[in-house]
Amino acid sequence: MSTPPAIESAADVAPCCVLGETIDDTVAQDLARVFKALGDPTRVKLMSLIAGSSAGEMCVCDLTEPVGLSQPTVSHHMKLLVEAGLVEREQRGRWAYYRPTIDTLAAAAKALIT
Amino acid sequence: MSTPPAIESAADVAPCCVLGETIDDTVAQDLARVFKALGDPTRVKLMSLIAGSSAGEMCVCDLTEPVGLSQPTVSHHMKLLVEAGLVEREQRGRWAYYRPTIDTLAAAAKALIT
DNA sequence: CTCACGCATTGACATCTGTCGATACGTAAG
DNA sequence: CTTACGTATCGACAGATGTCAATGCGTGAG
Repeated sequence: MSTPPAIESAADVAPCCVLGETIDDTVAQDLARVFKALGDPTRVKLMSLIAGSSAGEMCVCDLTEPVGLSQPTVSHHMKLLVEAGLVEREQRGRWAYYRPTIDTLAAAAKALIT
Repeated sequence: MSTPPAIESAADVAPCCVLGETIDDTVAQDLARVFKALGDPTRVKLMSLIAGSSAGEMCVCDLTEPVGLSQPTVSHHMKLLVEAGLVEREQRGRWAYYRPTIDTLAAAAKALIT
């Protein structure tokens, strides 16, 4: 490694705050799951469609046509968004409605930029 | 499709706003690139390390040990973060310093939750 | 100039991911 | 009960991704 010039030395002393300390593995994985869920153009479109819908929620049947993909594929993407905590699923009759979980993305972003 | 009961009809009339309209493919790809760059636990750790460093910037030599990966791998991850616009690279002497681009993540998040 | 050092690129490999068709499941309608 | 419909799951497959060892490229030190 051979540390570059200037500032260093703040590694061994362990000061009051945790500056420079590695983030916890579990936390990193959780954050990565949220961002990874939005790391695909299709899922970005799906989130945008749901969040921008007048009713604030949409069913799969209305999502397949805008993204131009098959129903199983859309269902798969929605499952990932649910698992990431970015949307909530509610079964109403024969239809499954998806509604965005507002705070998840903002919280994840804040966790990084502090 | 066979639209579920209740609300619909807002599709053909094309009202004043673009509610329910599909996001542009290029925009979706750009947003996905930013989120995808943070869709890996290692890159989340790297961002956290850099953003949380006391100097506000770090070189590769100080990043390999905290994440426990080889130098080429870390270099590869940093390249992805740069391409996503999440960090900026500056070569100073023999060292390459990386500094977070503050607004990128916040802007991407805002583009979705509106 | 020559050497040592920090970093990036390349090639290779195992794994993960996005997509589809086929099929199974649950619910409302008849 | 039987049928039709919306959705989820399964199996398969091409392509993308994370990782490393080996190597190449600049830059500062001698």
